[in-house]
Amino acid sequence: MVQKRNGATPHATPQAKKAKPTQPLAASPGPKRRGRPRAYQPDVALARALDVFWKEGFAGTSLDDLSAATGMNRPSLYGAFGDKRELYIKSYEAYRDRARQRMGEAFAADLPLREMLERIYAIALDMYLSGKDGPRGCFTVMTATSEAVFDPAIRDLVITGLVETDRFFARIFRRAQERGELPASADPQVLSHLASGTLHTIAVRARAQVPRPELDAIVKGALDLMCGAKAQS
Amino acid sequence: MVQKRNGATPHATPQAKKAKPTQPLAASPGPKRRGRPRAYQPDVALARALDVFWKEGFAGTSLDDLSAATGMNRPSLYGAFGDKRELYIKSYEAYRDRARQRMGEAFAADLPLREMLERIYAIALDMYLSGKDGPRGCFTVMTATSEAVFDPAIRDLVITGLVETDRFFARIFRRAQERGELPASADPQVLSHLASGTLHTIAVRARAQVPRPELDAIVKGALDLMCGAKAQS
DNA sequence: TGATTTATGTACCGTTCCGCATAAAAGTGG
DNA sequence: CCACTTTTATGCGGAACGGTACATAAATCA
Repeated sequence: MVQKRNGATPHATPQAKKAKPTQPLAASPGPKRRGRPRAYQPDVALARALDVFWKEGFAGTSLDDLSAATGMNRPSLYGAFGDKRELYIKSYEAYRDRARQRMGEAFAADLPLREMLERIYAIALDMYLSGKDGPRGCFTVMTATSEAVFDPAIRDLVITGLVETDRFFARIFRRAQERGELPASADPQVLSHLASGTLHTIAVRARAQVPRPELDAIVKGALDLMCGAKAQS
Repeated sequence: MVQKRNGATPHATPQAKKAKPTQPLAASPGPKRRGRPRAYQPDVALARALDVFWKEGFAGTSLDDLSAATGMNRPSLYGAFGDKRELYIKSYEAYRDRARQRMGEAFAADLPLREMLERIYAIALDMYLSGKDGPRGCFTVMTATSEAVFDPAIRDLVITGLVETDRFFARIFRRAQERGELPASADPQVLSHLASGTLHTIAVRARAQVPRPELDAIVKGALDLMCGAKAQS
């Protein structure tokens, strides 16, 4: 019951054979690859795989599911991404990349604290509630509550994601504090944990299909606390 | 990939045949049941099953796992609790019962707000971090992030659990407010969501094996915010 | 004692699972 | 046109899965 998980995979990574013969960057269309061309685009296939994992979880997803979603058959999947676990890890990294990028854009917009946080939670809820068949929640939270217990590598990824989010919020609060938008007595770290916790609770509730207005209300209440409840009402 | 889940089970519940012939209450040793006596105690077997589900999740738990954990073989399991899904539901209810009881005891102690909350989070962390092989987090959060998406009945259970916790915290804050421990401007509902959110975030982090001191620090920061940061430092 | 009732233990069913072996296909390079 | 390389396609193999049939065991009732 425990040893069925492969914490450290004995899998001889299938891409390791070709050292670096072609394509140092992704999707360079020019230089004429040698053999039969791929029938898929690695990045879109990975996005499809992420969709399935995100919805069904690792244990709930079969290779046939992934095969159907990506349009690739199992050997191609294996050749492109390695085994199921490696594909899951790559999917998670793709998820984090996407989230990081969207949150980075919001941060760069450099708005006043309250608007900034409103935008961030709007983006988060947008991700959590998206998916053509029902809301999916937060992939980091899902991974934490499932595979993170057994697999040290995945656990490290999850922790990295969690602290990255904490630090992101802390930076926002620190910046706001420097601008005088927050009292000097406020603790950016405590506020960042509150902000992350709000993210987690709406992710969990979204997954249980709590309707969006309720989630918005939770966010609004948290924002009132974080921003000092002044103005806006 | 979707229809493999059984939202409404066509399972003809195996206990339905005996209307209510014996044992209206649990474990009444006296009244002489008819056939071969059970080799297990239903409540302890259920607790063992909960342990496995809690750690491994629904999809990650096999009937062999459950059989090994409970000491019952599959037919006995089936006869006692129904199929895997029904056993999961019964396990979840057992979990909620246990949590409700422990939290109820804390509530009855009727302490000042801060001590009350400290005790509640101590109980929660105690549950989240328990388990002989690693922390397990919150079973409600785990169920929300996995089975709640597919199975309406399980989803309803999860939502019931979530709002029950929200209301529990709201009652605590309302009581504190009536006693003057909180300013009249405080919103018990907003605070209750913050309290639940803190529960969720430490559950997620516990599952990722964040060490207890960090979790304690997060709780302390949240308590400072909830209780107005006065005193205690 | 023998019939009946209930639970257990074994072993199996059909399905699904993951991974891979092997052959066909589709390109490039000579 | 023929090697060579890389990907796709088919499908197999062994294991694990959830669930159940069937025979056995252990108790009560008559």
